[in-house]
Amino acid sequence: MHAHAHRARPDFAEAAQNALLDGFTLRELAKGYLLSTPTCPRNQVLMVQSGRLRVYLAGDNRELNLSFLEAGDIYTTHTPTYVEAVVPSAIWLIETPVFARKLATDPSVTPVMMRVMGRLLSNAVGLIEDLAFREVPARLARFLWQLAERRGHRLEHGWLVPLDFSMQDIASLLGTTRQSVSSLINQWEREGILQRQSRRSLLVPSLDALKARCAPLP
Amino acid sequence: MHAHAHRARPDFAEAAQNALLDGFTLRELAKGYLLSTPTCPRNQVLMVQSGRLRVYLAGDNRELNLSFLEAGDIYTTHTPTYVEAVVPSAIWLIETPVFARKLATDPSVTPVMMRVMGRLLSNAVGLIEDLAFREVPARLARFLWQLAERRGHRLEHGWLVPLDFSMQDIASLLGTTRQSVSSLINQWEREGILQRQSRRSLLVPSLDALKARCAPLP
DNA sequence: GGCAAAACGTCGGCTGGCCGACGGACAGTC
DNA sequence: GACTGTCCGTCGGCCAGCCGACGTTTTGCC
Repeated sequence: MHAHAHRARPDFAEAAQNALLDGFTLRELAKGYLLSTPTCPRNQVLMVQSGRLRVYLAGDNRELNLSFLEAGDIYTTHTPTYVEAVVPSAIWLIETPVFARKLATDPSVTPVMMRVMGRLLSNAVGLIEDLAFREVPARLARFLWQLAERRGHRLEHGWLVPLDFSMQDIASLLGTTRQSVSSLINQWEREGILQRQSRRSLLVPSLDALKARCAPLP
Repeated sequence: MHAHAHRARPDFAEAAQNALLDGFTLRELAKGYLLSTPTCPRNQVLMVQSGRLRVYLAGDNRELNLSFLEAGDIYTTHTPTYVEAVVPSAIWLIETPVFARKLATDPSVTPVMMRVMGRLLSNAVGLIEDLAFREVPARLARFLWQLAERRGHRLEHGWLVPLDFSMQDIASLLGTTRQSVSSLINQWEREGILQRQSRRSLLVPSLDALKARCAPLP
């Protein structure tokens, strides 16, 4: 649910059709560049061209990742979050007031924007459900399961799931700690639910085993 | 931040101007009526005319209130939540597809809708921050403080804050339990931070005392 | 008024998971 | 190769706050 807020390529395609990007300017961001913070009031709408952005909240000595944006993803800083480039990235950018004029004159842009915001909302609600109702193991299981569904490749002995997040990344995405994630994954490996291939990929023999651990607290 | 997602009267006024409500139908809801659930896919947009609706998530034997909607508030069921009338209510209702046509033909509606969704998002993000970063006492202090700011009346000896929520309501709004809320409020009363007037209102001598307890963990 | 139902107050046990700490395993870099 | 920084695995102590339980107060309703 969180984790790259979902393949937005359909929007991308549609956007191109509608010449949505008229008025946007292309910007290159260096690794580590902080595009936006909760306090800076410059609202903007952006679409990722390449690279990877991290959207997160920061609290006292703790961070919570809301999502990672990748090529094709659209985001708006309407909401008080940090947005940071975790690798060198290129994005299309527009200031909200300008975009608002665009919306007013060209109604065809509206549905795209509504879908984007709707998705952000669903994401946020999903995260709230996780934090409020689910234990850490269930959150992790759900995360891995969704990752497998979305990015995994079918193999003879199970699903090969690319995992280009560090344990710390995952922990911040789930609102828990590096240690808890690490312990759980290793425990599950001992139980045969998953196997480590390299450090950057997993092999999951059966998705059902994961799915079974997504329940709130049966 | 949560708690009646804030006075939406400006929107209401503007809405009236734009004859926004064309196409909406008025509906009366009995107390306890469940208007929407996460599974039912009928998206709709609504504006509360009178009464009170509760927007909440439900997990295994536990509920989390996202907000209470009152007269003038606008909401959209784009997001997978339950919406229930807690008292007899009257609302203006429209199906999303119909509303979408409206948006397409009348661009002046767009900014209103964007503001509504933006507010929902801010709400959600605020709740996430609460759940992830703040202890229960800080959440409660923040809740009461905001309530006082918004609804309190200045008196000689402090602020009189109407409190038309049960402890259970508040607990669900903050993602904690009835017992924790009860204990905290009574403890604070002993410490002189607040006084019980009736069961339905508080007297807060100094808002600063509350504000001091909103910090994450200093 | 009287009764049932709902809401509130308080206590103690129990536990998920945070936190600090420390050592090992991988990269890059010179 | 040696050197350094980042990441990963694991352990134990500790505590916020959930949960069940039970008595008391308030409210609503006939």
